[in-house]
This record gives sequence, structure tokens and C-alpha cells, in this order.
Amino acid sequence: MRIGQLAKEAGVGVETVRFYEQKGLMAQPPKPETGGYREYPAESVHRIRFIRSAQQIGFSLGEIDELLELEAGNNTRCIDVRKRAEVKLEDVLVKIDNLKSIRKALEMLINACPGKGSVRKCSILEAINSGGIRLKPVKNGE
Amino acid sequence: MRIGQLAKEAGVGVETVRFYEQKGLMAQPPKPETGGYREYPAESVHRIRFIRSAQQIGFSLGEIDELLELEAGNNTRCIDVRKRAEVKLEDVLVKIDNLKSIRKALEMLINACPGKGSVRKCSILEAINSGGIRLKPVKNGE
DNA sequence: ATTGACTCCGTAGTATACTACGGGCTTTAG
DNA sequence: CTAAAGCCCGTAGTATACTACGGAGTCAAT
Repeated sequence: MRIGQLAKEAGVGVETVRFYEQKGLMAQPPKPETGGYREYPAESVHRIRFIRSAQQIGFSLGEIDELLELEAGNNTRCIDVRKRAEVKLEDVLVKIDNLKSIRKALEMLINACPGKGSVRKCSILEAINSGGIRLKPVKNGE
Repeated sequence: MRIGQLAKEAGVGVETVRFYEQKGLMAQPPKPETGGYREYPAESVHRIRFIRSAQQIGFSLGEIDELLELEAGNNTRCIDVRKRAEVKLEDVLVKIDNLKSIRKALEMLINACPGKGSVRKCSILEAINSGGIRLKPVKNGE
């Protein structure tokens, strides 16, 4: 697969792929010795999709790099990977909780708006406060 | 409460508060006619905290503004608010699903690393692929 | 009355994450 | 064979979200 095809399948632009390579988020395959174009493995599609999804839930490219580097090899001891994974997991749990709070607030809002007329108490912040919803800060984020 | 106190309680810098005011994410209280400093309501603390939390789960300031404007008043009909809330809710549900996928992958990773030695299959992407985990794109995001 | 901490406001600089551009090279369809 | 489409690579520009700075005004304590 060449870069154009990869970009298309991953739903990004060619420039974005190159940008991720530059940032070290993915390896740039070597140019064939005979000359010509670089060949990308199908796996790269998943990698890029993971990057995009992780961005949409509030991870920066730096953090995504950390997630992708959660990999035990010869030099990396598994216990280190485990520790870093546990730190990330904490963040993820807080994010899930906060998203659930916002979901609840949105649901309250939707239920308070039956479809016609206007309602007074109809704002996210009011829904959150009147619903006793609490948002937590993410400890290790950004 | 003055801006310094507000910033402190909300966990941001004074400049950030001003920046949010500039961007229309929160109203700037008027200067007292007698001169002196602006007075902020305690509510502003919650507003800023909401902004920070929403950012950490992948909402841009523009989207957060849309969330905060989900409010029915005299000119806004509740049905419109409801519609916009439903669109946001869809995004939130996808985000929750994707976060749960990443949580599952991290948990698999942590379990695969019992604490000593190194393991071969120990990467997020492998955990996701071998676990049949699927990440979805957020439709209305960013 | 003066000093230090805080406020006001505007402008400029930084970090992140792309996005566009331009000039040359390679492939492939006709 | 040639022409369009795609690739390579480096540099420059854009959008977002701050962060810092400078110079003036305000307030509270000594």
C-alpha cells in the first residue's frame, strides 16, 4: 500500500501521515533499494485510526505516543510498561466518569425539553448542578 | 470575588480567565460605576471547571461554547436546544465507547504484565486487535 | 504617603496540530 | 512515449489555546 491509499483508508490527508511520521508516532517504511515509492503495511491504517480516536477523547499526540510506546521489548521491562499503563488507566477512568456526567446532564436537558414551548431551567450547568453531578480533574493529562 | 481569587479556585491563570471572556465562553462582569475592580460570582468557578473538564475529554472551546449555549430562553425554542443536545449526546456516547475500548486494552496490557520479566505481546494496538476491540470515529466532533 | 500586591487592557510570543505549496521524481494509463 | 496522477521532501502558513509582558490604575497595610 502506498501513502495515498493509506491516507484514504485511514481517513486523513497524505500530509497528516507524513506529519505523524515526523513526530515519531509511526515509522516511515524504507524506500525500496531499486528506487520507487515506500510501501506501507495494512497495520498502519489501524495505527492512524487509533491516533485519531485517541485525539477525540482528549489525548494529545504526546500522550498518544506514550500509549503506543506501552510495549515491552528486550530493553523495556514489563513492570515499567505495567506502571505506565496503570497511570494511563487512571486518566481513562476519570475521563469516562466525566463523560458519563455530561451524558447525564444532556439526558436531563433532553428530557426537560419535551419538544414544544420553552423551559426555564434548561442549561448544561444547571443540569449538572441540580443533578448533583461532579466533574473531576484528570490528574496525569495533557 | 475578584479575578485572581476566581482563577485560583478554578485552577487556572488569570490570563486564561480573560482569554475565555474574550472568546465569549463566559461573561465579563461590569466594572463598578464607582470605579475599582470587577466582581465575579461564585458560579464562574463551576463554569471554568466545566470548560477544563470538557477540554480533557476532547471538546474544543468552540464545542464547549455550543454545550454551554444549550440553554432555552425567550428567543431560543426548546426544541432546538433539544436537537442540538441530541447531536452532542451522540458524540458523547461514541467517546464513552472508545474510552471503554482503551480501558479494556489497558487492562489487558496490565494483566499481561504480571510484574516481572518481559512479555512479547504487550502493546496497545495488539491488545486492541487481539481483543476484537473496535474504535469508532466521532461524527460531529472537532 | 508610599510600597507592594493585585487589576486592567492590549499586544506579542509559544506550543500543538495540522495544511498548503512548490519543484522534482516515479508510475501507469492511453 | 507522453501526460496525468501520485509520491518525495522541505519550507511556510493557519487555527487553536494559551502564556507572557508592559505600562498604567487601584487598594490595603505600614
